[in-house]
Amino acid sequence: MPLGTDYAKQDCSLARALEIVGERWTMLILRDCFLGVRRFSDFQVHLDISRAVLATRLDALVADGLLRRTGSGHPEYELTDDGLALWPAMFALLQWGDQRTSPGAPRRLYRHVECGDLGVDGHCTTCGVAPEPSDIEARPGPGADPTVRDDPVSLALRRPHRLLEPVSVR
Amino acid sequence: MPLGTDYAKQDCSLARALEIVGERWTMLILRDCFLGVRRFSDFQVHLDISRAVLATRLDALVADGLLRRTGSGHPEYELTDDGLALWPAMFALLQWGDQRTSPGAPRRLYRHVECGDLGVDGHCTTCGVAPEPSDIEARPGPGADPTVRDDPVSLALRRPHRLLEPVSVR
DNA sequence: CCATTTGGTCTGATGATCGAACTGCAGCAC
DNA sequence: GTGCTGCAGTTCGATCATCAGACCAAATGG
Repeated sequence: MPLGTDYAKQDCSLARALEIVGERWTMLILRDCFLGVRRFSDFQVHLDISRAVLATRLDALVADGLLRRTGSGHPEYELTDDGLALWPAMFALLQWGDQRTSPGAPRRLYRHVECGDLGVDGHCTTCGVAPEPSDIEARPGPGADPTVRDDPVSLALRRPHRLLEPVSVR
Repeated sequence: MPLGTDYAKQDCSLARALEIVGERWTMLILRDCFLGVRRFSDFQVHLDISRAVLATRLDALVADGLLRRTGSGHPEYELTDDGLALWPAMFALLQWGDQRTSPGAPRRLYRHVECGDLGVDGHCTTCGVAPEPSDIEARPGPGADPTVRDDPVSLALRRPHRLLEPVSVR
């Protein structure tokens, strides 16, 4: 295992988790997957990441079973069940970042479809359940800054849409 | 900002969060803080981390307000409120790692003191609340492997104890 | 079939991490 | 106080990861 991913001598589940999702860019790639990004060039444009690193990370995520490569021609990358299971952790981190850097004005809002908004703990404030990603709609919040990015993927992601639903750029 | 921490052109709370806790070792240092580790050499022995990186990380965590340096002589590092607020995200990641790499046999068990065990969502399975770290007791679980580490900090941490309570090695 | 886009790989430069050696305090025994 | 034993870092050269940009082959569009 290369330098960025090896916590071999730790008997800890957090270390095991970080060996996969603890590398630079990996969490942001997975966030994009939840938001509906699926193709190599869309990740690349949206993340401003070097192609070499993106290719390495996607391969690693497929090898570790978090992503699945689909499509007959140009590949698409799609979350597996193991990848989807990361949602609670990702949402918790996201909320923490929001509260620290943009208190009171979240950059993105998450809503239990046909029901109510999600609270900081990922549960619906109306019905109380913690919805699956596929039952969550994302839309820009009051803290969003539309001037930061203007690539086509960012523009497409600013329209309210369900998580996991492929975003159409072309 | 150095290489490992710069996601400047992302208007996303996850990116903001990862600029702080997304660097190699940082999450493991914070995990140790929750478990009660407080001193430089204890982190170093427990994590097998280079002193240079440990010093850099601790400084960054203090500068970002997640840790506080206390003590008149040899410094101790202690979580601030901002650092404590990371607990739900850390617990969620930990659970994900446990389920993937050690299903059915968690490496560590967490218990709402005087009440019941914590479920995967961090809520007490008996009373239903999501306890503060200071009301949680950690102890080794069936998936723990005591042969992996035998440094004094690991030994001390194998005794059941409350989170945040300073672990006594000396 | 040809042109363009897509999905990569390769390369040299730069930055981060490593282990080991070194320094300068803190706390203790005397 | 003086000396001693750790503790908390800093410094160093070597190694490894990441970067931007050039290159290339396969897939798609016309």
